[in-house]
Amino acid sequence: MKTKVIEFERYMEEKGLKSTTQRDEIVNTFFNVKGHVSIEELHHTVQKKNPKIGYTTVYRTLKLLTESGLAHERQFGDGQARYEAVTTEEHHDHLICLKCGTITEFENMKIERLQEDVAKEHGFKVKNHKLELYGYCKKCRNEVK
Amino acid sequence: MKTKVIEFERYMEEKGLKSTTQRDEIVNTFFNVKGHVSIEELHHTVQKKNPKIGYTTVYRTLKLLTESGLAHERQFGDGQARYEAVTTEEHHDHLICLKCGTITEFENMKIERLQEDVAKEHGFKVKNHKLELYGYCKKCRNEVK
DNA sequence: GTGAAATTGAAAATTGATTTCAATAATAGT
DNA sequence: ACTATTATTGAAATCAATTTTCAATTTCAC
Ligand SMILES: [Mn+2]
Ligand SMILES: [Mn+2]
Ligand SMILES: [Zn+2]
Ligand SMILES: [Zn+2]
Repeated sequence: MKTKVIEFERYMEEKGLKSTTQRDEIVNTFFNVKGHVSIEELHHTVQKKNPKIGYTTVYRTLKLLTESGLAHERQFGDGQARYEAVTTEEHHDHLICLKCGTITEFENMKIERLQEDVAKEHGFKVKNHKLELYGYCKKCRNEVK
Repeated sequence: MKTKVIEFERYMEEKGLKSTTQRDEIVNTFFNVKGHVSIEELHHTVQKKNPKIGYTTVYRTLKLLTESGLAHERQFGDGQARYEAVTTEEHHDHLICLKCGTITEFENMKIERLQEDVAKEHGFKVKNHKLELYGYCKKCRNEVK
């Protein structure tokens, strides 16, 4: 997405950071890849375009994207961080298929409201939350016991 | 809890595993410690009773407890696994304080039901889920901006 | 008691994340 | 354009948590 790339350039500018071929290629690739991508996966994809780009630079660029608010880092149960482009301001939660790994997004305002109620009951101030449903997607549910 | 220890012994028996002093001490300590404990914390506690017990054995025993369904492994954002005794069959979710680390438990049937609704809408079969609210507890919320 | 089989724990290996550092590249000022 | 300053790169090193290895020890069925 072009506007996202421009927002990233603005963030770099404002932080006094330099523009480089590597960053451009990584950021462009990131915004053109759908879904929830690991560092390794993105590195692999980026290398098809430019085999000289190192893992570390992908790691650092994803960190910048996260700091700038243009990406979210997610931890689903598989041990490695995954990143997704922040498209709208809308929060969403996830359904994760234990068989094929497909990640589906959803929003449910009723749940969000009830979470706030729960927090209030405990005098707790919510900063962020994580709601993940693990199980089997439409495709896989028939193939598994 | 004595009944839990007996359930563990039954599981060991049924798996053809042997009973050892180390396992007994680790399991006993685990069921007498409240809350959500890391391997390192449990190891430290166990060592007060018996300094010869190694980290690895605590690790392996917690794994057995998890396999047997008597403990749950949890991942809150701090990078290390935490374990809690499964006391009732009741599921619960967590409030995690970002300042003092306190973990509070809650149950909310309305949320659970809505989760099922969401899953159904997507043809998804939920196996388990994770709902974590991160923020500041009653004690800490005033000390943080 | 004896012996096969399991357990222990220190050390080594693994994994994903993060840092280091010398070489390279970007850019502001001339 | 040239140069000096400063940031960036990426391979390798480090880190922290977890997991495996393996030789010595312990358990328990017979
Ligand atoms: Mn998402
Ligand atoms: Mn709990
Ligand atoms: Zn699936
Ligand atoms: Zn607190």
